[in-house]
Amino acid sequence: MAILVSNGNRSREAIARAALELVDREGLAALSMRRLAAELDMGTMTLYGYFRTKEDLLDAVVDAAGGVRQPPRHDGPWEDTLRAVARGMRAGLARHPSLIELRLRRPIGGPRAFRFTEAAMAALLDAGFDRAEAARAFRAIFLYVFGTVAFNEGELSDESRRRANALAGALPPDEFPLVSGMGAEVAETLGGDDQFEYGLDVVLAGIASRLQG
Amino acid sequence: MAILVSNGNRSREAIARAALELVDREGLAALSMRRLAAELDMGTMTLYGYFRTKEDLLDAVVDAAGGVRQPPRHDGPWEDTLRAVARGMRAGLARHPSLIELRLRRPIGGPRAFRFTEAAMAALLDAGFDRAEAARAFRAIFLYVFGTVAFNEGELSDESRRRANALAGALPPDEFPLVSGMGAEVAETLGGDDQFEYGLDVVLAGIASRLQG
DNA sequence: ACCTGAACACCGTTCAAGT
DNA sequence: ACCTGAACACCGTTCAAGT
Repeated sequence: MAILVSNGNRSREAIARAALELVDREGLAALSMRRLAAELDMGTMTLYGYFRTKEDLLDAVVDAAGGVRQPPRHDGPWEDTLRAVARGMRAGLARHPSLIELRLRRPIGGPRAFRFTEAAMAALLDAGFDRAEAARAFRAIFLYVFGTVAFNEGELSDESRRRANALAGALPPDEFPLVSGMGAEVAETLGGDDQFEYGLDVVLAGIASRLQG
Repeated sequence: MAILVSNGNRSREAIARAALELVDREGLAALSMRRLAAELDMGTMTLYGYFRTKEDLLDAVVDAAGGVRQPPRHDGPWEDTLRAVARGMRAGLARHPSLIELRLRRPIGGPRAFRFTEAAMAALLDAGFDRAEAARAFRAIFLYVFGTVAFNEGELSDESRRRANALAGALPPDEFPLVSGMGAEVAETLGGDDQFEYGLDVVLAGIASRLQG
């Protein structure tokens, strides 16, 4: 058991998993080479035998987080597939919220990310879009989902409702005649499943409208 | 002149402007309290007379970047106003690309940000949406724009086209029958005005579809 | 009132040395 | 082959002291 642990500790994958766990537990700021090494009971410099730089480690952490999720198979209406793809990407991203910051500077990601793209392409080509537009439509969905996870809260808290209300209420009504009275409505858009589903409906309806237009 | 400079140097606004300039010049990572103080010819600790913490300084930097841009007035078709709002927000964000990272953990921003919201609300209420849906519709646009700026490149480079092509081409065709042959189409979606305008059209068409549905 | 150096508890990484 | 401590050049911030 001691042997298993001390061996199982020492591979790129195992170290990346430990780093991911640390990030989930204490946030991205808590992940330092020194701290991670201490947590794994090794000298700091030992990490550099597995990862050339911290950036290299971060790549591996993002990869480790990509993990397990299966994208949907495409059968049935194309909108259903795209809806499932979008929800699946959101759920996958939401499992490790701190990592969204890391994904900012990693425009594409590993092969696993492409499985969602593949499922979406099957649906969109099936719906009758040409390849250029299928790619653009999927990217629009992708950007909406990533934007949601990056800038919205997963669940709305009473705290954030209160803050949004206070902020809107404090605006001068002559300059902001509409928003200053809409704190409650604005607050409801700052996170949660309902806002996500509303925006997803909008994007999918917009894509659908291009089939008849 | 020397007096003007040494006084003009020393206010929250002036310091925030200098910090913003440093960030634009060398990126967010270059902004440290010590470095900024050196650049302003003051002791590091002098900065703490103006900002309680670095986080406080960063808030002021985001604020300083909000700066000058005027949102559109609403007259004419509501879609035109929303299109102008979206383009205006994108242009404003694109002026200081490094700051998008900072905006992640600042869900709402100062009063200036609300001027875009106000213009959008005027258009959406005029179009016939109720207040709850007007707020949701604007948030969907907002998330699309922020997602675009955060995850897409402003302009597509040949370099990124090459990389996307290589990545897609390297996928096993049996597992990725569609995407592995779509490197060129995927590459075109990774940035640029055309992709932005495509997605914006989609979102606006989706919102419009809810008026008749 | 306004400014600041020294010190503390951290970073990532190079280099040379240990087994 | 694999591991690692010391050292270097950085951080943000507290504290006590300077004018």
